[in-house]
Amino acid sequence: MSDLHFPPRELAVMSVLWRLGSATVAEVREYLDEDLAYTSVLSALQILEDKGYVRHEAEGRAYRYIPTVAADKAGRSAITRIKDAIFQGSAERLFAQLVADRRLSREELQRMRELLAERLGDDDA
Amino acid sequence: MSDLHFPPRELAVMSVLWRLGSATVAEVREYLDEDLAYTSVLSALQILEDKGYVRHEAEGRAYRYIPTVAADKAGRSAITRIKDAIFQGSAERLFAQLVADRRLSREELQRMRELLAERLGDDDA
DNA sequence: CCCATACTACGGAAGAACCCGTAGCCACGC
DNA sequence: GCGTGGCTACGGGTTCTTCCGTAGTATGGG
Repeated sequence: MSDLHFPPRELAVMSVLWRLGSATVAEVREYLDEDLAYTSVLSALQILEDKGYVRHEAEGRAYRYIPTVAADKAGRSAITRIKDAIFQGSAERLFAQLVADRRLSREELQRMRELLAERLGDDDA
Repeated sequence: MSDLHFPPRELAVMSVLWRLGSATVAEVREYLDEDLAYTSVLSALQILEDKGYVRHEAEGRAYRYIPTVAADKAGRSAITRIKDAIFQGSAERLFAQLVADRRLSREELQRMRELLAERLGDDDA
């Protein structure tokens, strides 16, 4: 299906848009970790627009950029890619690495357990 | 820490190496989905070697390429990247997308549950 | 000894990604 | 009406990625 692969910088920009819902060039720039020239950020957005991943609307004198791809959809695509390429198709191995992170709180883990329980429950529909 | 980002083609090549443990140029070529010229695959491997992600040993007249980065380590890095950039740091949301895949077998889900149980159990060390 | 075959090294073309300077536009304040 | 500040468009340089042709090297068969 849809391939959705974002090179590093474009991913960083998309990340800001997903976080904020939408943003102007200045806002994206402000939220990026590295600080780039205004025009660098603009270029990235224009390229993303060209690829069809964002669109823009006029807002006063500036443009407001809006993602046209949902984060979840991009996420699904990314997960599939690393599951297949890195973990040889094993969701289980991917999951093992995910929960290996020591910084996960007990609460997060418990919510995952619940999600899993639901998923196991309504499976036989 | 270690950034580990592989562009599409290089990822595909690494994927083969991870799967086979090690491989010659011809073997990598054979296992790749798209069929590329021999020298294209060689280039990819040389670039990966240049970046330090693989090394090679002589094997008869050919070279055998060996990953110097473990799949799990690359996987961890990739997971962190998409968790942060796409799911805004939420392992939970990532997990939700992971298990949303309808093709997951009941067995896989159950093994995940076990993993999670262990992880919740030995947490209070 | 010589040739075919199976490799690697090298180089480079073409496109993508990244980065930014400069020019131009436009609205607002004075 | 004029300048200034904020914004976009445009263009170009550099590096990275992808792809492969050609040349060179070595090995084994005849």
